[in-house]
Amino acid sequence: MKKTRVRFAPSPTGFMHIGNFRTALYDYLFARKTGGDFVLKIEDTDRKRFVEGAVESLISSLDFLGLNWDEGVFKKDIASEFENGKIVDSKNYPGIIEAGEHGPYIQSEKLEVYKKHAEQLVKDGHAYYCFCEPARLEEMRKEQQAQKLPPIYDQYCLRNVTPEEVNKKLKENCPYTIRMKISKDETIEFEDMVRGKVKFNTNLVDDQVLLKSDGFPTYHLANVVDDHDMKITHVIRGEEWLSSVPKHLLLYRYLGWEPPQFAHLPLLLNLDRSKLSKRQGDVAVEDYIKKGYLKEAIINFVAMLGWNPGKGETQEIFTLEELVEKFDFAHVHKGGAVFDIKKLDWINAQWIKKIPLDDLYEKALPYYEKFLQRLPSPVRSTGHPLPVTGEEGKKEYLKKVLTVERERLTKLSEVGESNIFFFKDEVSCEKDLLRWKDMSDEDLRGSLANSREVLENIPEGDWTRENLEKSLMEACEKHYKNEDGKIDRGKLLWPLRAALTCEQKSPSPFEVAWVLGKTESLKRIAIAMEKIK
RNA sequence: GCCGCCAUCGUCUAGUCUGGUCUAGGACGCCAGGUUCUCAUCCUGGAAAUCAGGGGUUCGAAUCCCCUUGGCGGUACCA
Repeated sequence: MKKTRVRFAPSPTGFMHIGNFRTALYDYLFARKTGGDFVLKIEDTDRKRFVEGAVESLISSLDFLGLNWDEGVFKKDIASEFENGKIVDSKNYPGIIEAGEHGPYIQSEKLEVYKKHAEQLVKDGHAYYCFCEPARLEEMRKEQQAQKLPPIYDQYCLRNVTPEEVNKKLKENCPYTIRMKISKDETIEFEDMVRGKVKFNTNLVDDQVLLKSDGFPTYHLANVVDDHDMKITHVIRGEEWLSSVPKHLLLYRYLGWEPPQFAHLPLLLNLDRSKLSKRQGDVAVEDYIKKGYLKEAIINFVAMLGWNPGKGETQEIFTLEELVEKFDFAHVHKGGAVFDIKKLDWINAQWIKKIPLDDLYEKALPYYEKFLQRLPSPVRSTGHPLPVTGEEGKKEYLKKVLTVERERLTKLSEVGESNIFFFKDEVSCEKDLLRWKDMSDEDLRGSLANSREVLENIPEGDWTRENLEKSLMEACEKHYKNEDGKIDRGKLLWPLRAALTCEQKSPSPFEVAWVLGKTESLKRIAIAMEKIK
């Protein structure tokens, strides 16, 4: 059996769209699943929509998300990984290289190839020169629409321009396009990997322009030529291409090539079921990364939009490796899928709890830095808003904060949102916040004194969450056991927690005290006790 | 308009090919309860789909066939 080869072929018109990314993901999953090759090529035949820097940005996004490709377009800095393959510098994009035996992998760098094939098609009678001007075409279409006919090129140049005239116009450098001559009265039928049998009648297929007057090919020509040149076996793309398949199939036939298999993926939709668009939220993968969604979560979520492992599988959280193992086209859905950010949030929260602390710390650090920069400075005697000194101390401290915060994070951008761990030389909060139910001031002071005593008796070296919880719980039992044997823990824990955080809601006093450390914790208790004099 | 694709809880979906075990299962979200010093986590439970509608076929249809409706895509010298 032939080795499978798939390709991801974005256009450099901006950032990576989430829908595009899903296509890339399925490409990757299918390639890895079948032990095939994954190729990245660039479709830059539309100079009007070209965006400077988009090629680099597309590559960075794919890279960041960890979908490794085997061949095609790369950033220069990884050239060394391809010692055994053919590598060339991109002609049109500095800093970009092309690695592999089937290049160029950038369409603007193989214009002559497309032109050659287009001219061959003309010679073989499958295409013809067209000198019609845009204005005439537009008028023609308007008229057809008025008569409720399908808007299709009327073959004016095929019927009315003689070969002699063609040659003459060509010599005079008249602008021209090359159009495909669609054979009529035919039913084109093919088997789509997700949709099954699909049929089209060629009478409704337009004589598509293959070569534009600026010398660039259209998508249809370039795509077919590339996929053949690059020996692509499976074309995986969005549903918007489904109705172009007959054109492509006919091209393969006219060129004498074997067509690949097709898989047309369902569209991603907005909440109102229209095609996913910018107006209703972010559509660039970058936006989600910036907001603090983990790549693991983005991959996990996007994979499940339009695909599922089937067979009553109830697992929801999958690693990339697991997805590779389970992926198949039989379970790709046919209907469009709404991009529901609530579910992404949940999946992200799951991943934040799941990945190793050190990994999470690396990813969260930029968000902490940003947060710390926003705090007023100098904040305290240590010179920064943490009750520790030095870079190591800071790292250790932030990791503790993260340990506590990760349980309640949806996105990394929320890190530090409650600033109880960072501030401020003086903790100042209302007396009433310290009060548990209807405790008297005296009891309140007693409670904090009890806590203080417990904390004072824990040596620095034993300052762990476990010890704190154990000692504090013992104190609860000792001081606040009612006649009926029930322990009113709130009497000890609430004032303590309030004293440490000055917040209505926060993590437990054990966790907070553990992060803050002995000195800072005792300091905050002392400040609170001042309040209830 | 024309061509094509699609259609199960609000959302993602299982089940459809190989009709019965589906008075339709899971997850998110929502609601209630539990754990609990607060919040979050976590656990338990609940509401939520006459399987778009109608007609067949069949002893039996979410599953097969036809029609209707709705949604979406395409209809460019854009991809």
